Amino acid sequence: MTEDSYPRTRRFLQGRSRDALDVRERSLLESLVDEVQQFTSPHTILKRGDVQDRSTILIEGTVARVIHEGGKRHIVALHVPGDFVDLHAFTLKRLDHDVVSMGAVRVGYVTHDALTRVLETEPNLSKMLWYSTLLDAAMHREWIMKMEHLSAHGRLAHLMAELWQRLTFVDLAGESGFALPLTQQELADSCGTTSIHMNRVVRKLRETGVVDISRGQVTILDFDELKRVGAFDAAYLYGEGPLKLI
Amino acid sequence: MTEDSYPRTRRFLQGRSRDALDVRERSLLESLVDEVQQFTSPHTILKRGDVQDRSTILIEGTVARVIHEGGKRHIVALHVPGDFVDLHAFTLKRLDHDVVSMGAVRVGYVTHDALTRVLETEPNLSKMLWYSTLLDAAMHREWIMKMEHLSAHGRLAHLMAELWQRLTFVDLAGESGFALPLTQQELADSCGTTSIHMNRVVRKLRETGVVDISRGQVTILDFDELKRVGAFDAAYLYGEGPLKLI
DNA sequence: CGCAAGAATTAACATATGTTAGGGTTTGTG
DNA sequence: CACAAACCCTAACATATGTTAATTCTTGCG
Repeated sequence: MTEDSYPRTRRFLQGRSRDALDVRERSLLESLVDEVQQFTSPHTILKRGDVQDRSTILIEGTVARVIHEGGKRHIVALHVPGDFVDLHAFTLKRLDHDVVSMGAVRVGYVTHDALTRVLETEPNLSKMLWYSTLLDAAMHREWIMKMEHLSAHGRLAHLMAELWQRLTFVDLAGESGFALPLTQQELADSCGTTSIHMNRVVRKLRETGVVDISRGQVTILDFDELKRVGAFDAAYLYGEGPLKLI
Repeated sequence: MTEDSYPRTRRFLQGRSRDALDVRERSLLESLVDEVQQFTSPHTILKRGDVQDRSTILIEGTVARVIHEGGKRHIVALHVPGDFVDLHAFTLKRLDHDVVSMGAVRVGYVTHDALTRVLETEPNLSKMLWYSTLLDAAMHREWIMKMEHLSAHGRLAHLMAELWQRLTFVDLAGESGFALPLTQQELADSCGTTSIHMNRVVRKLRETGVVDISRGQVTILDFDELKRVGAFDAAYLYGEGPLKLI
């Protein structure tokens, strides 16, 4: 597959299941994207309660799924390119959370009518769409585990390890790190803590030579230690073959 | 629908989508259950890493999805009758967590071959199976939010409110409470805290007249207060029509 | 270049929760 | 009924994290 093949959907399930889709299905999926949109400033792409007639695939950038509660913002999932961010709304009808861009993003849209036709005529592609929502659920479970089990220190380490692995799947991780347009406040919202405490944690992980997070750039300093502190085991990400990072 | 109709699967999606399945589809689903099994003592029904050729629907009792990490047991989901507990394994192939019975349970099995045939010939039933896994994911997200946002006090209140609502969906809640075969240790494992602290929290919720949890029986004393303490809003459960408990 | 807004950082103090230790109570079973 | 094994409960102390309040550092923009 060249860099130009399937420019909007080629990262869908990339790194997860090499043979999930054949050429015809890949090409069909690509053709389903009937509009592409760009957002630069932080933007709420979808709002809780919205009833959509199309779903959104992330092409470029980072988006968060956000639940507002008690005047606070809680990030319950982060997405990387290739992820459908609201495929579940196809079946659930309305969203139970907001979808917010973190920095500049580019997204594509697939109508629910098109998805209905897929469900009626493309059992394998249907199964792979289902599969992608189950990967989200597996990540959700891991996040529950980490919230139950880990201190803020471990939660941040786990998050960095997960993002590095997921960006590696889709060929967007660098040699020793990756770009991440999240402020310390947003990292705090992703780890269920405050920005003040997140600042302590970021500093400590930097000082102890585990990972450096600054100015939107994450540098992995000691991946073994990062995995240990974050109790990270990539099995729940269902990567194909032997995982690079294990 | 009489009490005897579809004895193994009639609680599937009950309370969620009244018209999700027509009579033919209901009957087809019922016929897919090719074996029923009972467990009395606490039992690990499915193990992490298992590759199954069938999925499991809970007919009676309570089961937990468990992730073991750092020598501790973390409950990341609880299931009530009508729930498929490992439908995701049909597509993900292997389980990322254990499935454990809490007290006595009865489960039914549906082979993956049968599910593949459903996917090929029954688009609506397929969509409803998908839907049920998306309900799980929505609950996962709510759990992440509650772990990020709430104290142990609020987490327990939220859990009790959620279970009461879900058992109400499937007609298994009593007038003012429900049976729950979980020890304080297991409640602690569901809330990400210790049994010592869970004991403090259980006592406080009892003393303040919110909810009484003792000897496997939960009695709701003040549901408005329970919802407030647990920041509970049932929207994420996608119940049909106006929810009884709201 | 200079300003304003947001972001990062630090300090001091309050509190929820974890840890360790132990005693009491219930429940199932021979 | 007696016993063991869970389970429930409590206390004392240590620590991670929240809260409030400032100060400095970046960054974007006129």
